[in-house]
Amino acid sequence: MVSEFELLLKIADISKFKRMKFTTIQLSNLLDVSQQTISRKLRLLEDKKWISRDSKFEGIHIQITQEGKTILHEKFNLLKELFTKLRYELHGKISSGLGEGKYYMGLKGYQESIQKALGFVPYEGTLNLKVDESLISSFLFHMTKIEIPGFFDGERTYGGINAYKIMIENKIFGAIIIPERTHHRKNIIEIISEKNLRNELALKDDDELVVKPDEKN
Amino acid sequence: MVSEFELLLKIADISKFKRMKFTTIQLSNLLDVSQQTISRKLRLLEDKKWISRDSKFEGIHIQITQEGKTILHEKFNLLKELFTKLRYELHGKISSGLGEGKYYMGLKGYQESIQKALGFVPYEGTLNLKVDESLISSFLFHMTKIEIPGFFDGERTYGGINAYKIMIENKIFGAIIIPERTHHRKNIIEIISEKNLRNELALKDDDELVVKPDEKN
DNA sequence: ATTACTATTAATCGAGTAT
DNA sequence: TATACTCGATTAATAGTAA
Repeated sequence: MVSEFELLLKIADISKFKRMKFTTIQLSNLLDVSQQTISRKLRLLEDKKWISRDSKFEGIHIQITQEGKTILHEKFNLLKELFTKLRYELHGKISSGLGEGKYYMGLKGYQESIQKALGFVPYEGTLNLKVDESLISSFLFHMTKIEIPGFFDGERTYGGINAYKIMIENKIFGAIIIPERTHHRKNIIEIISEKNLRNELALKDDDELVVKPDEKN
Repeated sequence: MVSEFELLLKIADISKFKRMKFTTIQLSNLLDVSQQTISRKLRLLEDKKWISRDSKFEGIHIQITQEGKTILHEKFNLLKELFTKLRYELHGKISSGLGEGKYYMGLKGYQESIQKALGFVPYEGTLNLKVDESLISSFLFHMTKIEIPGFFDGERTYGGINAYKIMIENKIFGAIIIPERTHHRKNIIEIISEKNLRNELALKDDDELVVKPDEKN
């Protein structure tokens, strides 16, 4: 069985949308169906106006119409969306931080507001993940941003943080945190969790890590 | 009739490759076939190992397998190849200009700087090509911009021109020229060549024309 | 060589319905 | 409610050929 879409795609692949001579036998071999089926299906594609067809004794001159091209382009857009736009996983490599995460997560002010917003008291430290910069925005785009307010401790003010709930390695719940006014390199994200992720997952620098959105928790 | 590929694509589109609950009726409405057909096709997809399927009383939990994802990705690669390679050709229709090209290409100043930059003295006239506006930028993006300086003829200044080397109809070398400060409609590009293209290629208005980048010349 | 018609076989669909 | 089985009707595939 060969669907009309697959036949159209095969023709497009070979002809690159240019007018081109085919034989029904040639296409039947490529798609593993009978010559008769190709003959019939080509007439169906013509009926649908996906191709223009000029049947000769020596073969059939075929050109994909604008309409046929649109059909293919629609599927392309769908697949493009699936495979490039919507990144429901973020892959990265463990990287060493400068100890800043440890300092900030140790502050009562952040601990309390994270507990309130995310439901856990963060381990005093962050896991730094080096990722492809271009992937971060599309990954975060589809997620719910949780705003963790800043605070004043009597001496200085600490800025707000945006958090995104994630599941780390399909095991441990946590969050990506992005300070509102970040001074970080953009290809590094910081991850927090209730637990010490380096220990729990036995991670060392340059290890691969996968995180996924987790809106349930 | 709904092909297995289309069903898989629909599931991917909705679930984004996550495990998700579907009902056969829901999918039958979306794809305009019977509930029974969806039920059967889902079992076929499972047989092919494109999905994993957990049939319950309240619905079917479906997840696309790695194999299913690969099937979709193969089609995606094919389509990507088709629709991105196309950028390396620009199709358009011959259109009548206002004679401005003829005037400018007749000027010694431009003739000399074009000779220097592109290696030929342009025929006194331009060929106007009407193209899909959205295609121009991606076509030009991959090409080398050649800057043709403006000049002062003692009376007025003539602005600079950006040029892109092309091969016209696989036969004649030429260039797309875009004035730095253009007043042209954006869906029309101007083409120059050493020869009179209308005569050489026996062109009349609304004839189709194909140009390709030509960085060699 | 082709394409494509005809007749036959095979696959698919979906209404009814059991679970 | 669901899913999915049975089975008659419909549709698609192909072997054999005509053109």
